Amino acid sequence: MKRVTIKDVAAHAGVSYQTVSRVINNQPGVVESTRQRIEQAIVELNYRPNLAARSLPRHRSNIIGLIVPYDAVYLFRDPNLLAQISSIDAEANACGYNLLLSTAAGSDNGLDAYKRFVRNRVADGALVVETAAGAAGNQLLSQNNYFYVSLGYDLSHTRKYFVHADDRRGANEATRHLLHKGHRRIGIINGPLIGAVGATQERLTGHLEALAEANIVFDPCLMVYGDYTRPSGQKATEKLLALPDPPTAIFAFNDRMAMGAVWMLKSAGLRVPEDIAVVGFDDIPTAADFSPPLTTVRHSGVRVGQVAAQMLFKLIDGAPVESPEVVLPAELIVRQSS
Amino acid sequence: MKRVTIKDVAAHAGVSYQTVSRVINNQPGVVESTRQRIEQAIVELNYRPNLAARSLPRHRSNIIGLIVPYDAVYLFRDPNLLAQISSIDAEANACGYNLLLSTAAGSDNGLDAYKRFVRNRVADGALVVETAAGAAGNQLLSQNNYFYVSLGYDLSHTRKYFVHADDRRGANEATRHLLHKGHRRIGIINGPLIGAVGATQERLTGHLEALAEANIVFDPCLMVYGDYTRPSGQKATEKLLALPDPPTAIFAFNDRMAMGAVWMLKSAGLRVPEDIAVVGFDDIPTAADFSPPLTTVRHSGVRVGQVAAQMLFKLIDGAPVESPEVVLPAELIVRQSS
DNA sequence: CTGAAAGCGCTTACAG
DNA sequence: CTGAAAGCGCTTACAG
Repeated sequence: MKRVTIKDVAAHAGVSYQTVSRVINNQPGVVESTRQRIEQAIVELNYRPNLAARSLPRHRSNIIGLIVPYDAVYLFRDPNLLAQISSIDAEANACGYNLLLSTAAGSDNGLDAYKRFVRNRVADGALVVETAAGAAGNQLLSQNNYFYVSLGYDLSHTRKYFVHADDRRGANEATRHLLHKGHRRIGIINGPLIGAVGATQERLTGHLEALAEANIVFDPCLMVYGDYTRPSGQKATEKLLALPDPPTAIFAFNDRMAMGAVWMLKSAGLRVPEDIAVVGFDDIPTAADFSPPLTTVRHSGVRVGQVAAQMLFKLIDGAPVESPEVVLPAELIVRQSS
Repeated sequence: MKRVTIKDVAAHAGVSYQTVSRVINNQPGVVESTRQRIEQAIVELNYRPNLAARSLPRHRSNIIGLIVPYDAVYLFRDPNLLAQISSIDAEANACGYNLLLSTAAGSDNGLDAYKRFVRNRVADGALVVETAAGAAGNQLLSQNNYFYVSLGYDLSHTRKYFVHADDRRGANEATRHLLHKGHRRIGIINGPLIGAVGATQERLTGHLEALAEANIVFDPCLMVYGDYTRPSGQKATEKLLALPDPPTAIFAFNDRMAMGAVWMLKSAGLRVPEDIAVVGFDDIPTAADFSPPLTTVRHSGVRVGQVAAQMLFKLIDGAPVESPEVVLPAELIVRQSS
């Protein structure tokens, strides 16, 4: 299994290997006929550049890390995160980067994803999914002189680079919409209490601000917790319905829990939105086709991934980054569930 | 941002850099006192080996590819795949490998995941999620002299390395169980028709074989299709119930669709298993807690990932691999839904 | 426009 | 037990 190198290509094309290097790197100053001969030799020999060999003199591997500080089995809980990962992968490919996946698989400690990443010097930088493990993790990245951009909020107050949707504003608008419809008791289905992330904190803040603006005192009994899954939304709704003074509207902090809420309400014989309104968050693809079509807050995980990746590539290139924190729009989409 | 290299460590410890190399690689023949001085220097300087520099003389990058020939947003459809990925990641880490993720994000062509992977020479081998794109993809891998192990079936008949559960036997047992309970009309909720994978084909084969053994003619009307999601299981069940002669049992080819089936049956006023039995496949964590607890077929995605990863590492090391195809057990778990 | 030289940060025999 | 040499497959100035 012989390796074909730049020198084999050069010999085959009858040029020096430096000229081959120029062609591979699309550098000017190679006469067209020579370039074509070399390109043909590359195809004929099925030559593929050795990334390690390129990395060494370049001080650049064109590999970026994707740090997910939890076990991969939990990825499916969050379609929005999957959208981010997908767009990161697409963006990386379009810009000539490879993606190194670093999760905390097999460990219950999110910090392990970071430790594994820094163990070897291999990537030019990292995109990190912001979690509670982020504080220590980001410190590790900084100590090892990595560029990194977080998908999420500045939970660890490192004042580095962050990209996220405007969760606060989105939740604020959703709540104002419900208030406008006359609702005064709004049940909240929050994300998990443990391992709370910036997004849900901000959504709650946006909700509370809207209540305060309307001079409504927040009733803590109206807030229950799910784990982003549909069944958890059902259970949470069960709790809200069991309240002495149940809410007339439910605002779930993601769409899947909102869908679970609708199912539970239906099976309790309640009509949505006539008897009780439901609003979700995320605008996942199935939200519009749901019965009833779900009122929700649209924001783009795809865009977050793109912007974060572009930011990281700029940092690696030493190009200027306008703002260290990018807040992407979130927009209320009113449908029939409210 | 200065890079600290093996030479810096050597200077700091007062030895030649070759000796540092020996310590990093845990080679014998370094006196204990020297080793300790070097290890301390490594810590003090926060030295991290440069993977590209190691790869070059070793002809080994300690990076393996994980080729997922579709968009990452679809990953969440399959918890079992996530379990595989998680265990691959854990195994890779335990064995000193890094994971390079290659998906077809941003493209509707699964082959792109392979093309991206082979574009540069960077990994020592690959683990590939077997799909319909596999035939051309595997050819690409072979042409480029990569070792690879498929998670799934030999759909492209390349007679290479494959690891999967015994889907046929699992489905066979599940069907025999239902037949034993007296069911003669068994509805099948299959995976998607388009992009069918070996696993569901094999499950169907196992089912058909069990029917044949019992001299029951398969009624094609009894087979409907879902997309592995819970809602799709509900819709599929609706179709089965609308049949002139509806089934007395439903066998869904994964648990989430089986759960959707149970919900639909309940909301149609039917009791499970008294009026109609339901059997799933996979034994996902929530299957046991479901109401009623779900009869299903247990197999281990974690084990598939582990075995496939170990197999790849052996191939890379040039170690002998006992069998090119490993079939892992699938076991019927009888609970209350049947 | 093309080639010869030096070097990236390591590892691997080979001396001593 | 430790050091000096050569080389992995490229890139990047520097000559010509």
